[in-house]
Amino acid sequence: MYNDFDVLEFTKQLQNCCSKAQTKKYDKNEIITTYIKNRKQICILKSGSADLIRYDINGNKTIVETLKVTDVFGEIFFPVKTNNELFVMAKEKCEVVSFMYDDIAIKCTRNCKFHEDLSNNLVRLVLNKTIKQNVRIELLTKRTIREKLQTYFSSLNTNGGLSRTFTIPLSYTDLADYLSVDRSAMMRELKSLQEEGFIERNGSKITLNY
Amino acid sequence: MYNDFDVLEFTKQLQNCCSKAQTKKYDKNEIITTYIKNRKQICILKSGSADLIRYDINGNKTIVETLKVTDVFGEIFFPVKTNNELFVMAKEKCEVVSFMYDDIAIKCTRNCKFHEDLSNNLVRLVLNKTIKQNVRIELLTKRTIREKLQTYFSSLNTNGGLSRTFTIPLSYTDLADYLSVDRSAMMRELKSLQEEGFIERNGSKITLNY
DNA sequence: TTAACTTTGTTGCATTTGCAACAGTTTTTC
DNA sequence: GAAAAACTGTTGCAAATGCAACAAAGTTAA
Repeated sequence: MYNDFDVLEFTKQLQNCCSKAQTKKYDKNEIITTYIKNRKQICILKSGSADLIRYDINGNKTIVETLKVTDVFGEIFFPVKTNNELFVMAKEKCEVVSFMYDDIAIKCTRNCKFHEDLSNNLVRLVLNKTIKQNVRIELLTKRTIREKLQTYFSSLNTNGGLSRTFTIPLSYTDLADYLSVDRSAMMRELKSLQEEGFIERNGSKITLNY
Repeated sequence: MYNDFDVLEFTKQLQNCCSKAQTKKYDKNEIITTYIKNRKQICILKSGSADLIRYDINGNKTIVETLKVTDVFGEIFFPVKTNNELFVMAKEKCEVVSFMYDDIAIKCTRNCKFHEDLSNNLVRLVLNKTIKQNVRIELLTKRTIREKLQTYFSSLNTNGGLSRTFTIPLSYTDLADYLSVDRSAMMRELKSLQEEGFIERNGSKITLNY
């Protein structure tokens, strides 16, 4: 990824610029945005955490994305026509910066000294998003619940590889909705992984033994 | 999507510009690129079609992306560290334009009259990519083979909704690898969908009855 | 601080899916 | 144009997954 790119710095640029970026605050469980209006909106999570959630016709819930600080979301990333109810819900108090794509893409009429860089930074922002989506796609193409869990755990265990212990940032109920599998089947699989010695588990704390 | 954005026009811009974009031709079954070198390469398919393929440790093949004319791919869209063998293979004769992200992102030292627009066009290119990825993610989060098939079929049936007949642009073997399910299980499900009258099937021609 | 709600952990059972295998058909290659 | 390779269609069986249900633990709100 582009670790040299500072998203929070970018949000400051946005606010100093002619882009009409707005900052709003949300409480826990508040709906930050629904994806129904075909607006070309781009949002950045400045603080807190949130989920992008979909309910299908059968009532199945899917956590499409888990969003944490510096993550990007918005209707612009989704096709116009969609059959599903998509919305972003705050998991705790959140601060969200939002702006319109067109305000950045279209050449600035004022003599805004930031505007020139914005476009480049926007590319980086969206590139980082595609990378995360590809990680998500890899997870979802795994054929078994076991493989999904292992892939998910590996992606959490990124702290240099020294400590193999980490905390799952989701409830197990939500994790099942994120992996797109049945919760009880997932719990069963967690149990097997424990019994076979692949992992140790203490609440939401996981230690990998491989 | 941004239908007002002409990708092929963009490839011409690239070639007229200082960006050092290259065009290469590939034959059927030739490997266009492997994702192992961490290059910041972006490729655009100018003609032909190709698949982005992954093999996991168990030898399972997954078609991560199906690529057709104007589609974009490249190592830049994937995380640096990856455990998987990822490569793009031509399904027929292909022409591919490729360039380096840095050559576009970094300000042009020559007085290149196209360079200014490139950055904006690059945003659109990558935005279109994220939209396609989200469609893919929606497909993969479907819980059953039946739902995956139905979602896939709907996405093919986009010609205004008048004719409900279309041709699957993949072999059934490849379709299973794209939906990330077992081929024989998928064939069984296709048979059920037929028997229950949801679809009609004639080779790779499908007609929806709903 | 009690009541309501949510999450975790578990199980039995039905259904779905994957695996292995093979025959028939189509496509590719030499 | 014959042989090899790939694809389609199918099946029996085993394994994985989903569903429904419930008790216990934990959390939230009045």
